[in-house]
Amino acid sequence: MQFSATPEQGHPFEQDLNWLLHRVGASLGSAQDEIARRHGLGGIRSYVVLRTIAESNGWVQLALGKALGLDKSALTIVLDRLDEAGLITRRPVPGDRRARLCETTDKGSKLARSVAEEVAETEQQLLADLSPGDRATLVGLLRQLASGPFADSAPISGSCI
Amino acid sequence: MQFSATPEQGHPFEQDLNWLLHRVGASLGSAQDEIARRHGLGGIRSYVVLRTIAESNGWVQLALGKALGLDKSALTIVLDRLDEAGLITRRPVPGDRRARLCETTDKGSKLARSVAEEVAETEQQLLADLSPGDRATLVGLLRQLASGPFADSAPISGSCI
DNA sequence: TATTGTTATACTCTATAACTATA
DNA sequence: TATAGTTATAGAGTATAACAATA
Repeated sequence: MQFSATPEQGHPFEQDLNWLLHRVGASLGSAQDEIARRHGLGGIRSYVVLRTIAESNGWVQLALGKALGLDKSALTIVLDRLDEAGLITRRPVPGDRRARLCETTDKGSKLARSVAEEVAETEQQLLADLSPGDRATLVGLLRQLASGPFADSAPISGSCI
Repeated sequence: MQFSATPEQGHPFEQDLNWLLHRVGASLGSAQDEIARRHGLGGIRSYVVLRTIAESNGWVQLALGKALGLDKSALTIVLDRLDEAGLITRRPVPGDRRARLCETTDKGSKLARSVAEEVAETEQQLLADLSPGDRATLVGLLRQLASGPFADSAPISGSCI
């Protein structure tokens, strides 16, 4: 692994895959976090949860948490807020009264769509330096890795989501 | 942006760049975090700080924080721990007695090297599915993005580091 | 007895600001 | 007055466990 001999210029882990992923991910993530907050959502986590429900209604909490890599108790807090804000509803699942089905309200769907549009724009700005071919290559390679050996060992925690 | 119609299988944001970056980054990050803890370091953040100092000694705290995207008060806490563990030293800079020069001890250098080796192995495991050409392509594209329009807007925060 | 979801807790991280000592 | 670093604080996030309701 190589490092810059002049640490004052550039970042010290420029060749490191993990470092690069975090730099680029954090760039995009913080921009998206700002967008989410501007729209009244708590942050990127609330946005991800809301959008996931909006894109495919009918999530039971435990399944939703598993899909997003979020602990059920952490998810409860996020859902409480979205619920209070009138963006989602939770109703008992017929046939299993322990479970609760999460669905977006009209207001929630609309908000998710607005934020998703702005987020997509931000993504395009980040990718503006790459040719269309390079963009596809990048996404393809990342998808390959995401579904690879580490696919299941990746609870997304902290401010990463 | 596309989403899976069957959310029960796969993750809901499979096509989303930010999502992919976080999934892959978190995979690698959590694996590396575990390695760092196993070696007695507090976590990946302590490791990154220690390794940065080890690779290029003579950092003043403020510059180090800036290079790593860490706030100076957050950095102080990390450095305190590394100092107590005998992994680094901090001595006054001749010519500016406000500043403190951070350097690794022999023990610190050795530890940084050991952990870095294990981390490199983990990285190779993650990349095992890609051909050598694909690996180079991926790193190249990410470097391009990392130095692109978002380069300066990316304070790495939370558990991301 | 196991599962779904909520609540409670202690711990850590974050972000801000006040503070000191130097410049 | 500005800068390097430390300390203090409040707020948020995390992880665990205990808990209630249901299966």
